[in-house]
Amino acid sequence: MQRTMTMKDIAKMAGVSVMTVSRALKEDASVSAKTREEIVRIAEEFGYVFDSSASNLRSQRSGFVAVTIPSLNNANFANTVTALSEELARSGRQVLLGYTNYSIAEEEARLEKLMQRKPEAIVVTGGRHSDRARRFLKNTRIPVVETWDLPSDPIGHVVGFSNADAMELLVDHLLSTGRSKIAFIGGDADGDTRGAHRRRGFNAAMERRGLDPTRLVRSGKPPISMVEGAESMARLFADMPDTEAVICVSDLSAFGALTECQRRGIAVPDDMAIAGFGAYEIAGICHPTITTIDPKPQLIGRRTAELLQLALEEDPATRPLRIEIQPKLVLGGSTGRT
Amino acid sequence: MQRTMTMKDIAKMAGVSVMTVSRALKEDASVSAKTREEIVRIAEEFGYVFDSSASNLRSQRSGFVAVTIPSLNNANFANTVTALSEELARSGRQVLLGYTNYSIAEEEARLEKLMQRKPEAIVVTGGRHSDRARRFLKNTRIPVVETWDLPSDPIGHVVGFSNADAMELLVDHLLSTGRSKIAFIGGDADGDTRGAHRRRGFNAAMERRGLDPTRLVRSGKPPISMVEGAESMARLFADMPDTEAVICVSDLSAFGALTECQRRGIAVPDDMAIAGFGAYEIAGICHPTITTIDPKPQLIGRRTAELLQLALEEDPATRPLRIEIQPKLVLGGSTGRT
DNA sequence: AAACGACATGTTTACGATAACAATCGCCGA
DNA sequence: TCGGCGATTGTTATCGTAAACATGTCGTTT
Repeated sequence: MQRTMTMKDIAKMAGVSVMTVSRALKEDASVSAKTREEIVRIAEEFGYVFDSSASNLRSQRSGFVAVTIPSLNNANFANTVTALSEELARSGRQVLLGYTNYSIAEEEARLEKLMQRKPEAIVVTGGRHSDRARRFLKNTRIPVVETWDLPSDPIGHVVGFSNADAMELLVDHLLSTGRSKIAFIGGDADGDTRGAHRRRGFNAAMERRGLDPTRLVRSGKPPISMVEGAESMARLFADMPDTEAVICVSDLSAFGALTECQRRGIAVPDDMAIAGFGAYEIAGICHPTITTIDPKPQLIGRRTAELLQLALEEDPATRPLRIEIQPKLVLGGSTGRT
Repeated sequence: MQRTMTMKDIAKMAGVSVMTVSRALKEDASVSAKTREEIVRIAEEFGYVFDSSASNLRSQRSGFVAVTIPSLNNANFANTVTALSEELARSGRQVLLGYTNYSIAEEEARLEKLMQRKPEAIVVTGGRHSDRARRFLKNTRIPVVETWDLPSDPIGHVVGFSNADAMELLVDHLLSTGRSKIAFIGGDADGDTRGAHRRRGFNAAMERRGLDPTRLVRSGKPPISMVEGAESMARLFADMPDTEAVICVSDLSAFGALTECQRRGIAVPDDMAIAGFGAYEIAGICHPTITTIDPKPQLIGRRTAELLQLALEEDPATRPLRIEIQPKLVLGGSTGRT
């Protein structure tokens, strides 16, 4: 089989120069309708495939936006990426996705690989990075966006929310339903920085109200799973049986906790109130539904895309922006008033 | 600010030729330890970033494997991609991911974009494609793998399983528990080709046993959601109240159906048995657990990676392979014997 | 001591597209 | 009639790296 076809081959067949082919296929330059038609016809007939490496090299624009998320297997991050992709596609840009397994060391490795593809912007999840990763994110000339968090010392742009503050909403809500012996499950694990923020936020919120913030159940390594939620709930029953309510670091562990209650015949919300985080689909459909916080993942993706649109096209000199998303309390049956 | 640094700049600083820099950074060629050390030091100090576009163009190898999945927001596809990525990373290859929103038109558009990046192989989900997509998948010289299905007229390699056959396992299991009035929820929607295969498989399995295969509940557009499962279950109660068991096109709709039963006070499995598909985490944790089929998504990813390893490195002339995965019945409480 | 080969490095060219500039043609208004 | 302008097409140089081939410098072998 022969080598793959290039613009040169098309040019020869159409009896024009390579440049004319380039212009015709890009359909923005001035090429006569007849010439273009013929070129497009030949390209389609012979199955010509445009080569972006060459284009990227010459034009110094890759069309990529590099994105890292902790895990592919998480509906919320997936929603952020989906919304971001959709918006970026309008300007012909493509998301180049990498996942980090909740590890800043892996994040560093992914970022290094991604940056070699010369993306036009970089979007990372969270505000905690390895020193080396921070260094090359700082040094790069392209826009950097940290999402899903509000770092105190941001690298560039930020589109996120305060994981800690969101806990206030839940603590207040539980107090308003007359519960004060509140426990927290998860968020201590290495790598789950957003979970850790939530745990710290829980702590702070409890202390501020003069309540005991020490009802904490450790959990394993992220990703946070339903099974772990169930196990943590079991430990909670064993260690602190007088607990009235529990806040879980994620809806997934909250659901696990809920099922553990069901297995033990503990009534939710009457004997135990449960709250989660993330507004995953399951929180709204399980029985009872789970009170949770909606961090608006799609909105994060959309705002990030808007920010990039601004930084990449309209005003390249934009100074770092900080866009704060307001998470929303979503009431469910799992914390109903007793 | 100056333009970004290239190997040329490093070469000048180190007092060597560009080629030596190229070799040193690739750490496989013959470069003296001292020279390499110096080059690496300079590169690190000045924040040099390797440019893959240039490398790709010259070497005609992009290091990309293009992958399309119907949706990012699906744990099973995510697991396949994760396993695939992990394995491919060993040989320095990177997954370039696109999602199709369960639409073959969008698949065609994604594939066209992806192919412009000159991937070394293409992995698609499913065996149904637009005519044009089929054409350029056929014409390309790189390996093509169709996954998650067993197409009757494959384009190239196949790593999948029979969605239809998997239904036999469920129907047989339900019959063995003494239920014969079995309904099917979902799988008729446009775009959900795997779901459609399951529905057809259900039909065939029922007919083969002389049972009524017409207890079918339609569902909406994919992605299949929990909410739809609940709605479908409600319709089933309204239209065919004597149904004894229901097979859902996915665990997510099965769980939705389960919650609907719980809301109505219908006992599962005593008054209604429920089975799903996919072996999602929720099937194993909810109460009762849901009987399901495990299609082994990670295994699909791993086998695909192995196949590509073979086709890309060991034996480029491999003829099309067909690797069939055996899905496994996973018993749960939701179909317990009454 | 001549010949050889392994190792380290350099030179030249090519990858396939596009930016920048140049050229040609026809038509219009002064 | 002539200058000029817009529309269309062509020419040349270049993006940053790596393949292919060339060169030089040793130590070793016979």
